[in-house]
Amino acid sequence: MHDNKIRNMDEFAAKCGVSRPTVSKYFNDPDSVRSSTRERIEKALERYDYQPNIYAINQNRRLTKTVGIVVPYLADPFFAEIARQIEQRIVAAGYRPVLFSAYGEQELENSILDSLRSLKPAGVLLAPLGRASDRAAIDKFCEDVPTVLFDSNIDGIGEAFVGSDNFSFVSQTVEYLTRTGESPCFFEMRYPANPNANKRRTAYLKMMEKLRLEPHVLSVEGEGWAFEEIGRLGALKLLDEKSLPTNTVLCSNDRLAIGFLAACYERGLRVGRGEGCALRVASHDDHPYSRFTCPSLTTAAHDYDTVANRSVETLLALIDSGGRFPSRTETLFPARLILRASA
Amino acid sequence: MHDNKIRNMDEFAAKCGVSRPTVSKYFNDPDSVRSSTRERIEKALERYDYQPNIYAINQNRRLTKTVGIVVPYLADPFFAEIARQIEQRIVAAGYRPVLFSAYGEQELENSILDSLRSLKPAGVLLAPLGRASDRAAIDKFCEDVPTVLFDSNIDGIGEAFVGSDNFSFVSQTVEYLTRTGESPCFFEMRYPANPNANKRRTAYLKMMEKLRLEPHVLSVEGEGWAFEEIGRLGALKLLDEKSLPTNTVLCSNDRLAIGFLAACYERGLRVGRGEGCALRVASHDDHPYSRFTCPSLTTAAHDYDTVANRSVETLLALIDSGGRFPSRTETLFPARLILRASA
DNA sequence: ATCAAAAATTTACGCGCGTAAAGATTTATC
DNA sequence: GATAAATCTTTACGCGCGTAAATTTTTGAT
Repeated sequence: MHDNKIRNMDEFAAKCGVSRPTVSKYFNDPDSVRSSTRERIEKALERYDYQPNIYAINQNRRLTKTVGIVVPYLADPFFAEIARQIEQRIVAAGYRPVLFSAYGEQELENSILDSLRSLKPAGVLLAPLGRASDRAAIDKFCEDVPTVLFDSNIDGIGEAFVGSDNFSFVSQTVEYLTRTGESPCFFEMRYPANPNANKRRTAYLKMMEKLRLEPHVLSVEGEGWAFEEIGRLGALKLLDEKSLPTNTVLCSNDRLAIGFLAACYERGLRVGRGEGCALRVASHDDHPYSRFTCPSLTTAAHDYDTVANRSVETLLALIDSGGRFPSRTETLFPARLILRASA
Repeated sequence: MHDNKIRNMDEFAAKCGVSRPTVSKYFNDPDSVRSSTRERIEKALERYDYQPNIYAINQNRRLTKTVGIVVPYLADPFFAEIARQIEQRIVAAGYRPVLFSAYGEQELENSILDSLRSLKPAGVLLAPLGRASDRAAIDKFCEDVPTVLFDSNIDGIGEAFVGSDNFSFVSQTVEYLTRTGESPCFFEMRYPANPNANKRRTAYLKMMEKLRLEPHVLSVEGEGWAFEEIGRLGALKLLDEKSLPTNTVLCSNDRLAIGFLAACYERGLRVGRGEGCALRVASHDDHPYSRFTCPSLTTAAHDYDTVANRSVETLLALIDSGGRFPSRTETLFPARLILRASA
């Protein structure tokens, strides 16, 4: 190993015995140079650990090889998991992922978009905060940077949207619960941060109407992203007031359900579908922890793989077509019902 | 709002009626220019939304304003939470955080360090994978980039380490469990990824020796970062074989405990310290979900705030002193015992 | 008003690489 | 072996900004 430090591409090109523009061409696309040349460069790469200065590269390219990923709350394992899948695929496609989390705050989301703009990414995968988002700011951002929205839709914004078919989620859980016993009431936050929550409520109402059953929506108070605690406190209140209209509860999402189950446990209520169970509880998302709740949670699962895959594919297609699609597409994936012990 | 697009600092300086080097100076430190000049620049900033090209800036500065944060597994809410806290403080200090997760893989950790090197960060906060880390690669990285290790120590590597005093964690839980009933056995993974796990086992053995009690270490099989499932399967096996030496179980960390509790629930065993409880279970970390387990988990809590604070402070001090400390320091924070329902 | 210190300006160069154009060389095809 | 096509080399310029040095202007105190 020659420990001669290579300072720049000129020096490295000299070591290769190749001109600098050829080396530059190699780094942009190794297959764009003759194979004999490629070998010479790659042999030199083994001897000297040179890598081009990323800032100098990006200064001179209008299209960076960076892809931004923005999620609303990274401490939520659901988003952490989907971010992980997306990152992997971005890397596999030869891009450099940069991950951001807005941590529930509009101000932070906006400042992320700002710094993302200055990073001149090839494209951005954005899961917006939802209700807390600054719609105008996101709209403006999407005009400047090729952006695909995922998870949480904002009508008309971004070149495409990839997410979940909330009706598929709710229809399956409602149908299952109704078929196997009492039909469910719907447990949610009153002012949900995420638009999916509203679509799920609507889907619940529609399903109940279709089944000619009386709907019961229980909207509990609470702001922010501490869904488990909100679910727990809301459930405790309902349980203590004995105001639960049915003994089958469908939670809007798994994190609320985790809190609901904690409340049931605290009050000594057994949850499940067997004998001696006071309640059935089901939910949506297939949160990474939903198989470890007590009891394990019956839920409608996202297909993480497919959503991540399609999001990345869509963004790559967008980048290939120069940052614009002829028309905005919305791709929604159905849920898969996961039967566990809670319902 | 003049919608004249500003292309570069020259144009912007012209709009300000100030020279370009002065504008450059302003962006590096607004207080380094006369207040009348600052006002002129800031008024122009309001009219024209110019921001300097980040790549051109970083190309010419040896000290970037970027700070890298590397965690071993971001889908673990523990790391997500600590990353969140660290990011906030980095921003507050005027730096730009860039977050990476190795997702448990050595290869990925190494490639993160590689790309981090090319980002020329002012400093890096690194929580290494632990056993899976490529020690030599990390050592080499730390020689090139000012790095503070946190959470997971590697002897002699990095300019400083900020983490938890594992003995404080284990001594408090062992002491509490012993004082209030039967003394605990210790439940862990056989080949833990994280060095803290080894220190906790050692601390357990030392505590039991000090109390003149017979230690029982239960090491369950399992690789990777799916701790909950490993804990659950290990617990199921122990429960079904009835080979649990005591009815008080101290888990090495909360994620294992979450799995342990799930197993207990599956087998119909009530956990807690009241009448009719078959087992007591306690653990370490105060994982964000530990208050929502069934029953809620008695645990020894990290002081997330303090650890994040000190990590960032240490790194900023390191940056200020030019990237080197006279000697390597290790700062360990004690735990705070959190009594909940499980023990 | 005077003068030294502080701050701003002008001028100039460099960072490391992208990229275009023109000419030289290699490769593929028959 | 001749020819066209593909690839490489040389040369040259530009990107947007940091930064140093020398000069000029402003500031603040006497």
